[in-house]
Amino acid sequence: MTDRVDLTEPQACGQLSALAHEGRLRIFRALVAAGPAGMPAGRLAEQLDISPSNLSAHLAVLTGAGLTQVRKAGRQRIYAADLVATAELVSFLVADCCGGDPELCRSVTANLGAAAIKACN
Amino acid sequence: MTDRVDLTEPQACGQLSALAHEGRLRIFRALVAAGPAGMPAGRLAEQLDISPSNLSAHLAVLTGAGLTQVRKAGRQRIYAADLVATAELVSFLVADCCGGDPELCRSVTANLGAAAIKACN
DNA sequence: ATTTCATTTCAATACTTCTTGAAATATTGA
DNA sequence: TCAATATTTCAAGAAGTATTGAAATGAAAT
Repeated sequence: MTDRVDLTEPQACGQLSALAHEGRLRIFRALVAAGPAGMPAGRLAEQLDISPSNLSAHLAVLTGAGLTQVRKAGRQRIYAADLVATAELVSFLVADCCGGDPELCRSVTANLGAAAIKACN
Repeated sequence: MTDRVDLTEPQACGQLSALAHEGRLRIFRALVAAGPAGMPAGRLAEQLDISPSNLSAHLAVLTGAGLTQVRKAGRQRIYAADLVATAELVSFLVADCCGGDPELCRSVTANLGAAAIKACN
């Protein structure tokens, strides 16, 4: 486990680009739903009706951006969403919000908190 | 104020595409930092060293995606980040995480909460 | 060893999106 | 009305990204 450091702008942009594609967005969300156990590439291809070669390219983009991780199990490769990286991306997006004014900023905290709660229902 | 509804996949994808560009990402974050008061286009162009026509195109993309809002003040147009929309996008990204298992899901909630706090320092 | 299975790699075409500068619009001030 | 300011619109070349199918890799089963 390598030490995590704040995202750079190009890194954050790469992650957003990776998600900015309907196919990859579906892939990522399917992996988020699958949780830490992840899913093998083949099952993703089947479930989302994406050709294996196309899926492979998309998974390479997501993984290269640091949003997903792979592990091998026999002849399959199991992909999982990196939720810590995801939270860091969110943090990057709203960094320094409201110029740091805690009063104005409160609503952002509240909204993000609500988003987190809502996500887990 | 129109009622908000959950994002559709193409809408979320449009918002991510809007952010998936270094120039627009800088613009968006500058607006997040500016808070609800927002900033006139001209000042953004100056501060970020982007040509007016290019900036205008980028702001149109962000606004079209629903991530920023405009209002007119004299001959300037003042843009502001839509932080509620931003929180909804985050919520969409991690929806149904861990298949809804509250135990696994706890870490996501914790990470997002931490991201929100960190953003406001 | 050979076959089968899961996945990736490659190369080419097709498709989108960026950027630029000039011209247009709209608002204010003289 | 005329000039100045703030911003947007437009068109076109330049650059980047997606998709496809065939071939290659690597691991397991026979």
